Amino acid sequence: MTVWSSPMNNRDYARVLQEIAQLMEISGENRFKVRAFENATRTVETLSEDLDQIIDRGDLQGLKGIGASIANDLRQIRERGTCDIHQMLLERLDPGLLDMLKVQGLGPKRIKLVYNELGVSNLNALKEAAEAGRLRELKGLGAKTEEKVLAEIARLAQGADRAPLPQARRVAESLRDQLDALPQSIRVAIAGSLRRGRETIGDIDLLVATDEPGPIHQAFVALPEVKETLASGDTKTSVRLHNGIQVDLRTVKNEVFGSALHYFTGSKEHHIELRTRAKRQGLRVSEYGVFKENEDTPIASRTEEELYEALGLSFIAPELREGRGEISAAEKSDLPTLVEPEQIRGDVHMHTTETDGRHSIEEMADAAKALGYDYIVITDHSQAVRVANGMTPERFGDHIARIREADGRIQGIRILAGIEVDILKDGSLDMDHDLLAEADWVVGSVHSHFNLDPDTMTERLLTGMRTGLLSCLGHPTGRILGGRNGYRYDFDAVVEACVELGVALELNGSSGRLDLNAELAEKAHRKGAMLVLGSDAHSTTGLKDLRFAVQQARRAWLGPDAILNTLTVDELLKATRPALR
DNA sequence: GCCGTTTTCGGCCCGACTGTTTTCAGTCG
Repeated sequence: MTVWSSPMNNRDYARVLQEIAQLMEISGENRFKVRAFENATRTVETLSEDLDQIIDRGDLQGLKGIGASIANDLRQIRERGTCDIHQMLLERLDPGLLDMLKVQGLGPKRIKLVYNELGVSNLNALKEAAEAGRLRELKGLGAKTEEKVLAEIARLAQGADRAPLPQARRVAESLRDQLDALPQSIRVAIAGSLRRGRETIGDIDLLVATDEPGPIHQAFVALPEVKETLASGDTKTSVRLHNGIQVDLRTVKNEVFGSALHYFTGSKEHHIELRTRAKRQGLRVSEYGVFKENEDTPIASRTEEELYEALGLSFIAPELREGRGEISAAEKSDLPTLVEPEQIRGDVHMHTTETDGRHSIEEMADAAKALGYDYIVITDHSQAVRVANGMTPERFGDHIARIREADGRIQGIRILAGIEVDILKDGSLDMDHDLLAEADWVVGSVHSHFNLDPDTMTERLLTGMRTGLLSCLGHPTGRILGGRNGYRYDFDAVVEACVELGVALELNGSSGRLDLNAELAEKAHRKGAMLVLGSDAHSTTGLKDLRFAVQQARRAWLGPDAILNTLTVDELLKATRPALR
């Protein structure tokens, strides 16, 4: 079974379930029933295994939030791409209503109202109704709502959606530092999905501990990045930046910083599960702490560690807080020990001025030393990548010599000679095999002919790997965050070949990629494959992108043993390419 | 619709902010 070429992939199943939840909500269905479909959506979305395989095994009802009824729906969806309840809702309601849910400030109740009263069933009709001043005729809506709705529709038309994690991270760090510099702020933290390391970010969440919230909120809305204020109260302010990203600021007393950070980090699913569990134990959890029933003084609030302890749980890292079984694992002290940034000894993927990088071997080595690494691998492009000034065999031979020379000259870090070699359309490698054998580390990547049919693409990758010369597959799916989808091939077959041939899979941390993503990394690990982190840096600052790869590895529940970069240089060189040893 | 170390029935997280209201519903995270 394949990931990319399956007629129904997990995302398709999740989309149908989500549409059911949304249409049910608009139709005024029982909210807990709606939540059941939302829960099932999340479960399917974050599976690291193909749902098709689970259906084949008859294990559907073993999944969290999926009972007999939704299991039946899923089997129908597999057969027909839809199911009875989905069909029925679509017949009764207009699918254009789903777009209207994207308008902030407009929820299911108001959508139902404008649908029933004005016959408005899509964004265009909504816009016309707002412009004509007809929304204010409805109970509970007024002129201000009309104004907001129109502004939201205009924003949606610009296509502003979720931002890639690395981009949002940089924006958030700048805002954090500015808030941190205010005299009234005691400490500042980035929370939300950024802290959990989700690969794309809907908005930025910032938390400030302070005894004087007023000046903090005033200074926040006056920051140069801020375009408009969406809402502002005593403890919470929301703004939109000029770049379109929404930022929520919450201020709290320092005494409750831990519980507030926990609350503001999410996810929603983690909170619901945690709070439901607490309630059964006679406890209440909010952003102000853990409370015993009917008491106002928290038994834990200062730190997240205290909060989990008070609930009888071992500490759960932010990257795991997705409601994917982390709470029951924490109950049994059964959580994995996750890989830590400090355990990373080296970086195996970077470019220099020899091809399309901005800095020299020496400059990259110095920057890597400053990051505390023991080793780096220089991996410039092969000639097929013309736009990147890829190397001919002659140039690569010279480059190896220069890298060896630099390695001998520069103290305090090992510099290994490598290459990012193209896996060409027919699966052959874009470099002399003798030179590839001479290199210490070879990243094999696809940079052309992305649209081959899945079988051909699979065979292409397998052919490249069977040379025995590849250390790892670089950015294995080729997806660009918010851009193109990955190329389509039989992921399972390739992972199995990786295990058999001793080829690692890269977790590429560069800004636009995060490839493999957490789900596929987890899947590859479960199938026994080795994983290796690469920054794919094209400059000294790009080296820092490796942290994003670490974070995705943590989201995949991976420990140091699963990651080759935690090995010493000698161990690393023995880990792959068994045929050459 | 799902679920169970009190339950196979009766529950299902918790609080802040807005707009349109005279005490609160709707939305959001």
